[in-house]
Amino acid sequence: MGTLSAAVCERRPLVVLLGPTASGKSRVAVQVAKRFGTEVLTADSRQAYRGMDLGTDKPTMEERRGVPHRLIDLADPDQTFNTGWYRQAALAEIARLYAERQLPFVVGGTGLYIRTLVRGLCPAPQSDPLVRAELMRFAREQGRDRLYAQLVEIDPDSAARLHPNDEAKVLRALEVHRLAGQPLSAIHRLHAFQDAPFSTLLIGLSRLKEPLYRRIEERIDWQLAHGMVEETRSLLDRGYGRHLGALKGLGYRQVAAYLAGECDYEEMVRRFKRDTRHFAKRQMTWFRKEPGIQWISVDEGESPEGTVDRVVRLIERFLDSLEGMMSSDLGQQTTLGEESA
RNA sequence: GCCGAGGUAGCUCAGUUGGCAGAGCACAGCCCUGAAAAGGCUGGUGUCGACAGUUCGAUUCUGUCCCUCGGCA
Repeated sequence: MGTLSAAVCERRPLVVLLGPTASGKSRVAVQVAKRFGTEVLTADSRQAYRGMDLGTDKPTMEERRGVPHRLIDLADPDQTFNTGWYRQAALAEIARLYAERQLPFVVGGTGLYIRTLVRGLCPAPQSDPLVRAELMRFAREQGRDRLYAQLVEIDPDSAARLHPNDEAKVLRALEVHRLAGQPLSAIHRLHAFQDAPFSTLLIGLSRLKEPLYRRIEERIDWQLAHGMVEETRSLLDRGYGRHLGALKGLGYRQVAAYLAGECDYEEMVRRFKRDTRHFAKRQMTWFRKEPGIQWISVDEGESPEGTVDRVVRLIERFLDSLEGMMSSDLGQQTTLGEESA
C-alpha cells in the first residue's frame, strides 16, 4: 500500500540519490526506501547485466533486506544495453509506482541515465546494428580522420563539438544522420534537455577525495577476495568475449587482461584501482555540472544511519512542499534542490 | 677498503657533440543526448646529488666529496 497522497502523486515526484562509486549510496538507499515504504530503482549501466554481480557491486539479497530493487538484471552481457533501453524500463517502473501511490526512488551513479530520466532524451533514432557495423568498418579501413571528414560534411555543428579521435560519438552522429535524415545537432537543438516530466529532488552523496579513494581500494580488495576473478572467468567461459561492452566495464576488463596473460596479478589490481579512481573523478566532473543537486557531504565519522536521517529529512521537506503546491503549479519542476546549491 | 654501474619531475627513465630540461606512468582539470563503469580532450620549474674549476654560459667537460645498487674482499 502506497504512502503518497493523491495530491502529491499528481505532481509526479521523483527522488534521485546519486554520487560517485563507493560513496555508500546503496547502503543508505535501502534504509531510505524502507522509511518511505518504497523500492529502489537502480540507475547503473552495469548492474543491468545478468551474471555480473560482484564486479558491479550489486547489493546481495541480504543487503537488500526485503526492499525490491528494480532495473537490474535486464540484459545478457552480449546484448547492448543503453540509455534508451534504460529510460524506457525506468519510466515503466515509475508509472507502476504512481499507480500504487508509491514514491519513485532512483539510486545510482550513471549520470547520463539520470539526466535523461529527469530532463528527457532527444528523439533521435536508436542505434542500428547494421548501420553501426558499416560505419565501424569504414573507420577501420579508411581511418578515423576520413570518418570525421564525413561528419564535417553532413553535420558541421556536431563535428565542431567533437574531437576527431572520439570515434564513438562521431560514429553516433553519423548514424543518426543516416537514419533520421537530419543532423544530430539539429535534434539536440530542439530538445536541449528541456523536458521536465517530474517534480524532481536530486540528492548527491559526496565524500572527500582521500577517504573516497580509500573506500574504492577497500572495495576492490574485497571484490577480489570474494570471487571477482572467478566471476570474470565464468563469463568468458560462457562465451562472452572481451569485445563486448559489458566486459569492458571496470574490473572485468582488467581481470580479463590478467587472465589472458597480458599482465600479472599485481599489475591487474593496480589498474583496476587506478581506473576506478579515474572513473569516480569523471563522475564528479559530470555531477558538478548537473543543475539542482542538493549535496550531502558525508565524513568518515558519520554512521550510515546519520546519513539516512539527513536524506530522509530532505525528502520529507520535498514532499511537504509538493503537498502545499497549488494545482496551477502542476508540471513545474521544483526548485527545492537549488536552494542550497 | 677496492672495482664497476648509477644519482635528472611523486615513480621509472631518456637527453643535452656545453645554449632558459623531456617521455611514460602517477596525479590534476575538463567534455559528453541510445556504447556512459563506455569514449574523448588538456596540463611538465624540477636547487638535473653537493662543492669547486674551465667557459661568455655547466645539468652536460674536469676534480673532490656524499649517497644508492651490484661484485670482490
